[in-house]
Formats: sequence, structure tokens, C-alpha cells
Amino acid sequence: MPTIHDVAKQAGVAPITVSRVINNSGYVSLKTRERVETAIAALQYVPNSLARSLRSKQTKTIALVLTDITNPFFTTMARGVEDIANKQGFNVIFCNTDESETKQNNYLTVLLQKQVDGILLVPARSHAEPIKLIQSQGVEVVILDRKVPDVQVDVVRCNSEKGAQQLIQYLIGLGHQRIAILTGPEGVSTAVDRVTGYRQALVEAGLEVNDAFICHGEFTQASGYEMARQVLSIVPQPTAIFAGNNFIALGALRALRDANLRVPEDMALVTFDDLPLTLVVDPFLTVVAQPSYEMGQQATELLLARLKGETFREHQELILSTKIIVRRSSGLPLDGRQE
Amino acid sequence: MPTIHDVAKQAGVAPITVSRVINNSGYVSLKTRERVETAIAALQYVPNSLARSLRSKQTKTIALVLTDITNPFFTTMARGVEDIANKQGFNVIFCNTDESETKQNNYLTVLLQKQVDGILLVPARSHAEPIKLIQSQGVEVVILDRKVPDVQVDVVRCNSEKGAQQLIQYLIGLGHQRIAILTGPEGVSTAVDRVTGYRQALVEAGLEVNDAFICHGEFTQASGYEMARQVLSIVPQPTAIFAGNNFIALGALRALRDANLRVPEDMALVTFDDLPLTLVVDPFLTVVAQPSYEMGQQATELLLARLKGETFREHQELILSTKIIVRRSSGLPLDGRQE
DNA sequence: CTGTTAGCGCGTTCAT
DNA sequence: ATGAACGCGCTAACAG
Repeated sequence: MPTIHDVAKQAGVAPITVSRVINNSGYVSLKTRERVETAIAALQYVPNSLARSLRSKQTKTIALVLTDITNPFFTTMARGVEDIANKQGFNVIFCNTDESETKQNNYLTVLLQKQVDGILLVPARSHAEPIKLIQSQGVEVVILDRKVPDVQVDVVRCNSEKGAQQLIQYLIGLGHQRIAILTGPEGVSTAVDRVTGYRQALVEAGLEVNDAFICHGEFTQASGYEMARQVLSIVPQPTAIFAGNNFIALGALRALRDANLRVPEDMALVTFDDLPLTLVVDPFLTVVAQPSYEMGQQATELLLARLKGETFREHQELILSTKIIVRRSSGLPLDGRQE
Repeated sequence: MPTIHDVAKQAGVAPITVSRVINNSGYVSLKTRERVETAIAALQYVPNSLARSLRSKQTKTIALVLTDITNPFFTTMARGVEDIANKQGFNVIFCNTDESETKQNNYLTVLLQKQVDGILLVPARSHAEPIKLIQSQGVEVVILDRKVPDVQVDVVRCNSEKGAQQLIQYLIGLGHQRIAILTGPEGVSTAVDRVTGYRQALVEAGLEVNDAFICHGEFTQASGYEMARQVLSIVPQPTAIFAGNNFIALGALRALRDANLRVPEDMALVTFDDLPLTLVVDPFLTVVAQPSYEMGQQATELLLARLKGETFREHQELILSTKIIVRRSSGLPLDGRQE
């Protein structure tokens, strides 16, 4: 492959001049520029960004490390990240950890070796060490979607506690008293916070909290299915189910269908996170929607601002607001039902 | 950040010795190795893979360039790629082109600059140039899912023509005579091939091909919705709809629901590609399933074999077989219907 | 506006 | 079993 030297020789200039043309840096006369560009085209020259980055100390690349690339919540977030990054001349590397901290840490190591300028991290677990590792290498990092204790770092997320609380308040308002919650692992902040919000809503309404109605599993359809079966076996059954994310909701929906329970007539179902496929799922789901695209955008802007040298700023926690979207799956007030 | 020199100094050895320890290459005495490893840990040394790759001429990284990262068909494929690549010590960079050739070509340029060892490409359009560009830079490439004319290259895909033909044969067997096909852009081989298979099945059954029943759009829900509305306005209406991919099927399903048509009682619906969410979609869809995970695996193995120097082999086209999965959406034989 | 010098961090080559 | 010298391809810093 041709190098910058070959181009320089062909154009009859010094390598640095070629460099200036490529990067639009410094002064180059129009005539020289044209000769260089001709040579570049003739040789099909492609700059080696490894060499460039080694010298310039920046890769113009950031990474987004997320936990489930099959979930539209995260792919939408990824779009937000990519759009902002590209606009500012940065490339994005996507890494999928499958909610595994081991996979996550392997990726982080690779990314540090590759000298990415910054990392956007949806942490698989609430541990500070991986974040501190990144920071110790002088690489900027912003945490997305979840919070992590005991570490100074920028965070962009939504308020899971409040979102859950409001959703449960809504269900209580419809007359529900036995509400089950099916959510993610205990080591993940969003899963835990949603339970906290759930408890608060019940307590403030003077309702009893039944621990059997609180299920921790995975943020997957399969786990949602299992957890739903589990709570359905409780006597007396809940009258409503709150799914901790969109995939859990889909799994729960299947379990309800298999149990010949109609939604919402026999069981109300609500969830966190909207799904693009939500409009083919019957019944349409009542959800707490999080602005995932904006979360990606904001986190990226924060990261890039730091890369531009705004390191003097305090670390900040940006909390975006959620929105309840009421659709059919939450049903009508219970008193209106004929049982 | 510490470099290999810092580690060497700390351990009282030459940099090259540290290199040997890191890469497990050459002879290093156990004692020296231990001293070096202690120094690495103490300094929190992370090797710079830019420098390493610049020197060694390989990045141990391949890229997967695909057209829609929100589609489970492709994310499943991505898993297949990643699993094989990681097993062989390679990292994977994922790039999403949104079916845009412009985006695709931008990514290809970036990837070549980053000196990836190989590229797996789901081409956005049937043009040979992007592929020839990659090859001209001495980078290995394998084409996935779609075929491209006028270029010598490895391809891993399914037989869209045959899959479509079989599916339509099945519908004809049920008694359908007016079947509409809603598929992707005319510039994409899979979209075109599915139409070809559709035509063949009709012709061989002695049925007339009505061009109004052939719709090209995008491989998206929105486009599926629009195309479905369009064919529903034709008099006489089709009795069955064949969606060119899973997202088109979901869009069509919504359109049918909005038009108060029941599936399959009023209209049969079949599609290419299975969906993990298929089990929450009502009714369950009859599909031609493609082994997307295996496609990713096979393509990666082919690519890595080439990277290991098996360049002498002829370029090959690997065609994996599809499978018809009959579920409820295709309905019963038409004669059995009461109309 | 253009060029010279030097070096980013690492691994290949050859020597000891 | 270990090390010295060199260069991968590029650009920062300085000179002119």
C-alpha cells in the first residue's frame, strides 16, 4: 500500500505537505494542493490512521459499551450517540456486553489498548472498579442509563424510582391493590430503583408490600415469561403486573396468553420502556417511556465537551424526565369491571 | 500513560523483553517474566495497540458492516460473527449503514484507514465498486446475505429465490390465486430475488402475474404499512400477502388490522425471516426462516481462513438452506372457508 | 507557503 | 536467554 511518502514523491513535495492537504491544516497553495490531490487519487492512497493516531495522540474515536444490542431501547440510544459523534467528526465503536461484567471488562481493556478518546458505558453491574480503571488511564468516561456508587463520574440517566412510582400510583388509582413487579438483576441500579419506586407508591397509598410479588430476574423475554408464571401461581393472584422493561413485558404477555388470561380484562400489564414494535403487540402497552435517543445525545455531548478540554467542570448527573403513555393494557378502573 | 520503556526500566530489563512477556513470544526466564509482570501491574501498564499494529501490520480486528442494526435478523448474525471471531482472538467492529450506500462507503473508508484485517459486508446496494475498493487496498472481504454482480468475492447467503418460490407454492397449494408481494428496494438482490421466486411459482402453476401486486419499498415497518394499504386498494383484493422481510410483515399486519381485516381469516400473511418477537405477535407468522447465526459464523470462518493465508483458494459462494415454518397466519385451505 | 528533523510506542532482525 | 538498532507511517515543532 502506498504511504504518504509515495504520494509526496509523486507530487514532488515533502510528506508534511501531503499531510497538510489531507488534514486541511496549515497553508498550502492551491496549485500544490491540486498536484497532491491528483497524486492521492492516482495512487489510491488511504491514510493510515494508526500512524496518525500514534503521533497525534488522539483516535477521534469513542466507544459505546452497552448491555443488550437486541433491545430497541439501546439501539435507539446508539443512534443518538452516533448522530452527535459523527457531527463532530468522531467515530463510534459499539460493544455489546450481554449484561456480563466479564465481557464488559474484556471490552474495556481492548478499548483502552485501542486508545479510544472516550467511553460511554452502560455498566453491567454497579461496581466502581471498571470506571476507575478507565479514568486511571486518562480516558474520559460517561455513564449511561444506570448509576454507580462510590465514584466521581458524569452520568446521564432517567429517574427509575420516580417513573416506577408514578406508574404504580396510576394503577392504584385504577383500584389495583395486588400488583406484582418483575424486574432485572439485583446488581443493576435501574432494576433496584424500580422496586424502590414501587414500594414507595404502595406505602404512601397505605397498601401492604407483599415480597412474593417482587421478582428479580433478567431483562429478557425468557425471564419475563418465567417470572410471570411464578407470580401467577400466587394465591390470591395479583390483578396487575408491572414489567421492569420492554422484554420482560413481552415475556409476561406470552405467559398470560398461555394461562388464558386476557389483558387487560383479567390482568393489567404495564412496563418501563416503549417498543417500536409496540403497535403490533396486542394489546397496546401502557408504558413509562424514557427518551433513549436524547440520553445518547446528551451523554455524547458531555463526553465530547470533556474531550475538548472542559475537564475543569464538576462531574455532573443529568437526569432526563420520563413520560407515562397510557394505552390499553392497563385497562379501566377496576370498579367498572364486571367480575 | 506508562509505555513499554517505563515498564522495562522499572523491571531492570530491555523493552524488547517486556514485549516478549506480553506476547508470549521468544524465550524469557521465569524469574525475568515475574519481575516484568510485577512492574506491569505496579504501573497499570496497558499496551498501545496502535503502535503494536503499526509495527506488526495487523490489527487483529475485523468489521461487520450491516444495513439495519435494529433488525433481529442482523443482530443474530452479528452474534455468530462475534462468537467465531473472539474464539480466534479477533475483535469485531460493528457498523450500521441504514441501507444507505453513502453511509456504507463512509464506513468502509474509515475501516480501511483503521487498517482492519478484514471486512464482512452486507452491501446496501448491488454495486461492485465498494468491494473492489476494499480489495484494492489488500483487505480481505466476504459478502453476507446479498449477492453482487461483476466481482470476484466470497459470498455467504441463502437462496432467496427458492425460499420465496416454495412459500408461494405453499400458498397456491392452499388455493390462493391472488397473492401480493411487498418487498425491499429494487437495488437489493434479496428483494429482487424474492420477486423472481414469486413469479416462478405463479408461472409454473399457470397463474397470471399481476404487476400491481408487486410492490418495492423499504425493508421497514413503515414501508410495509404503506405497501399493504396500496395493495388493499386493488380490486379485486389479494387473498394473501407475502412480506419480503420481518419488518415489512409487521407493518402489513398493522395495516390489515387498521383495515379491519382478520389474519388469516380475511387475508393470509407470510414472510421472510423469523422474529424473536414472533411469539407475541398475534397471529403467529408463517415464515421462511434463514439461519442468520450460522450465516455470520460461516462468513467469519471464511474470512479468517483467508487472513491465515488461504488466499490461493478460489472465491466461493456458500448458500445455506432456508426452512419454511408454518404457523397460523397462512391460514387453512381456501375451500374450507365460508365466505 | 514549504521543508527538515525528530519521535510517537512498539516489534522485527540480528547480534551476543 | 537477553539486548541494540532500526523503522512502521505519520505529524508536532521549528526553520526558512
